[in-house]
Amino acid sequence: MLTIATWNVNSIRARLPRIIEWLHEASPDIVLLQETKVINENFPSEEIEDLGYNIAKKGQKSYNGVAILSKFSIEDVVYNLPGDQSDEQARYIEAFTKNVRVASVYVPNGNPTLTDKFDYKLAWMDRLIKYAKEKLSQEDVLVIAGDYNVCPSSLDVYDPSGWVDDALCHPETRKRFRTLLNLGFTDAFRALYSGPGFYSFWDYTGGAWQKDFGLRIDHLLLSPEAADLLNDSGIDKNPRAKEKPSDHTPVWIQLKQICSSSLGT
DNA sequence: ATGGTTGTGTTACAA
Repeated sequence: MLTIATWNVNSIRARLPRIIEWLHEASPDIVLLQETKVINENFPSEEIEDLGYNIAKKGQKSYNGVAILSKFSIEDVVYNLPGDQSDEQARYIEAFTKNVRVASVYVPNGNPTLTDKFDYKLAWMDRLIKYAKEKLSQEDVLVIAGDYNVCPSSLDVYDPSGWVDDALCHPETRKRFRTLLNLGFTDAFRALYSGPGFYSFWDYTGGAWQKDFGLRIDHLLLSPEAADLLNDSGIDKNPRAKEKPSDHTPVWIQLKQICSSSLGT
């Protein structure tokens, strides 16, 4: 079984104790991180490598930043989302590891919706759609996971009417997420668990965690070849309950063994 | 209570 997790850590340096204890406890094979908020030379590589992980990272000062951790060798790294060479924000990294192609994505937040921030979000999602469609034709075991900053439906937010105008719940945002699903991607968690009350993010303000005022905005999207292998998925709420937590908590999947032979053994 | 919290990196901005 191969475990792949995604986690927006909101600064890898501020979160390092939480990350190290979680890697010990959960021992995921592959981890897709977002909001590392650090340039590559200041990334705490040694502490993570000491736990047995290889690292691919795309850093940026203060904002954004994505990374891939893997217990296996990391190959063929892609450091940008194709489609706009003028985009300098570190929101995408992709690599091949343990017979899986994985991408860590940090979709722009997009608030407030009446500004160019929202236009940038929609354009970024359009780029992701175009690229993801091309990748599907390669028929790989492909997992595109991260902080999508998309609450796919009213089931995924504690107060749908209160968030109706927010960039995370906006119809244009949801439309683009649906386009990804309609291309053939599977929202891994939703494939296994229906109904309300499953969240991956709780705002720091207003005691949102204690009241369970959450949103499900961190997702693992699977190509058909990856969906065939899906064994389980879950949201690990433990890290969110600890001291100095990220406002997001890890979401994970388990994939069945990838057989190189169709005969299997 | 016209607010609340966290992180970066200088005191404003992003989430």
